[in-house]
Amino acid sequence: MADAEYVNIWMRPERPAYGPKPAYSRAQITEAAIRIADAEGLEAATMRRIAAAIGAGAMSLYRYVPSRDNLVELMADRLMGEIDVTGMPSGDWRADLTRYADGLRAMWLRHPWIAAVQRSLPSFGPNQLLLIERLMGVLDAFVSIDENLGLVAMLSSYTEGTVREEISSAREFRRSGLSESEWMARSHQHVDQLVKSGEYPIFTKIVMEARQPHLSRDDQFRHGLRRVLDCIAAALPSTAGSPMPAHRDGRQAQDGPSGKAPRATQHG
Amino acid sequence: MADAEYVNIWMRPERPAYGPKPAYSRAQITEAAIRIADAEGLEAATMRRIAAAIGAGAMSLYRYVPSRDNLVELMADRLMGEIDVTGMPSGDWRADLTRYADGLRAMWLRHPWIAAVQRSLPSFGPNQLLLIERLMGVLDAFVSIDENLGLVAMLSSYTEGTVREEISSAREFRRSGLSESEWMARSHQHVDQLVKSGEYPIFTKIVMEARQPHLSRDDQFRHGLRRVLDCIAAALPSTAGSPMPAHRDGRQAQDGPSGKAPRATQHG
DNA sequence: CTCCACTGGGTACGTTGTACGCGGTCATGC
DNA sequence: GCATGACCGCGTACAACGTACCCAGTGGAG
Repeated sequence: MADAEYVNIWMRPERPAYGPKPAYSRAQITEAAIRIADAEGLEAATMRRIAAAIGAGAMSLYRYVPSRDNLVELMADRLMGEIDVTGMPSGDWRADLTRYADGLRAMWLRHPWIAAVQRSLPSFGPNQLLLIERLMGVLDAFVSIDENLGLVAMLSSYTEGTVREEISSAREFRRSGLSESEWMARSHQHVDQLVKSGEYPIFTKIVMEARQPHLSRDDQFRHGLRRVLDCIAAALPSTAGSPMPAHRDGRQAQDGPSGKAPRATQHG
Repeated sequence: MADAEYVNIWMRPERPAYGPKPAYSRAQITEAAIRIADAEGLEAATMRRIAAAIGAGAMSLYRYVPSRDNLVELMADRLMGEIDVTGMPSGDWRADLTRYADGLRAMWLRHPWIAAVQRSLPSFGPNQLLLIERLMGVLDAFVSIDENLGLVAMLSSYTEGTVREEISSAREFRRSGLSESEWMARSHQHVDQLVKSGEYPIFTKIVMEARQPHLSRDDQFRHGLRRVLDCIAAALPSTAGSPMPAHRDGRQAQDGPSGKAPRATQHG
């Protein structure tokens, strides 16, 4: 019944400030869970595994977190803190948004299990809240709040959609447990069958062209990102000129997508 | 060991063409599972529940499907068949892509559990394959295959990202099990606390402006969609003119997002 | 010092996916 | 026509999961 008191995790205090001092903490538990999920996927981060990782009994975790779902929420918000948005808005909205998109993608690639967590909008964690604050601050001076929400959603959706594809193809390959050559052989067998059927000309075109080198994942992402940013530029008033000309391939932001982002504000 | 023979579900034949005739079918099982997932969520579609729904024993399902994960893949592909892309390309790429986006969104809203399934790129099902074929056929004449992939990915990402938000906010509300007024009260308590802290000016702006009426979800989606389509238009050569002027609010495509899409090609 | 809300954690329960093996069925080889 | 053996549906069984419940111990408030 005390559980129903709070609408979400963030409302529930961690420490009741009475009784003996707890031996662990939410942050510690969250960190251990993330480590396991990074190594073996989200479903490997069971309550027992997490508890064992910090040297606790399984049921002890429930003194800190009401349920596993809530722990996953904690983990997801912790991840949001890894996206470096310090110093935004810097005055160069294009650089800011590029840095955000790169940071978001890099974080997802570091923690691919994030794709499996259903985030729930109304339960904003502190890191997510801070991220939104900084991110939406970038365009706040130029457009209405509704327009800002739409533009930021477009940018985030593009980034997440792209990285979801990267993750799932990597996951599929790993899940099979086959050696790379074995997997390729089996896959080619399927693909060849589809190609030979003649019913899928476009699919065939993709496959055929895939056998000669494509752009790297990074370049593909950057190419699409530039398009999205151009689209955002078109929605901005002319007073919001960026130092960088829209259609030129200017220097990239300082944080490459495969570079490690600094552990940003932790908060939880 | 026979399991490892096939790289994915679609390679594995449904019927071994020997022995007694099966009493059920993959399609029947998939349909039952979808019905349960629609009503109570994906996690409610357990093997036992599905089996009971078609009057079978729990273990009988494994004669048709190697694992639950594979069944979920079947379900996801079945859903792709609900998106009506017949007659594409029609010659009006803007209308085609609008119809696709509306259809995709409508399908997600009808089956919100699709958000929880990790789709795996290399294991294309027949419906997904056909969808890609028709969809990418729309721009195939105008751009390279790589450019086409990028543009279609952008459109799909925008649509999925937007509908994911709609779904998760609805889910969060339902999950709490509280009455609407109760939930609003508790939520306001949290929101007010954040607003009063003064640390989140942009969040405050969103909340304040949200109290006066915003655009409907449908209108928000259409507004953003128009922006994405304009962005696509900019990437197309001038020879790819659409009958509809890009920046005017032309008539919408024939299939509204909340209208029910026709059960399209079933295949599986 | 007494009290009791708190602590960590052991045991246990219901539910899950699914491995295994059973007896029955039917296209095929003789 | 009949034996064969691969298939059928499915009951039983098991390991692993999230977590309800209970316990003895602990340490700040009165």
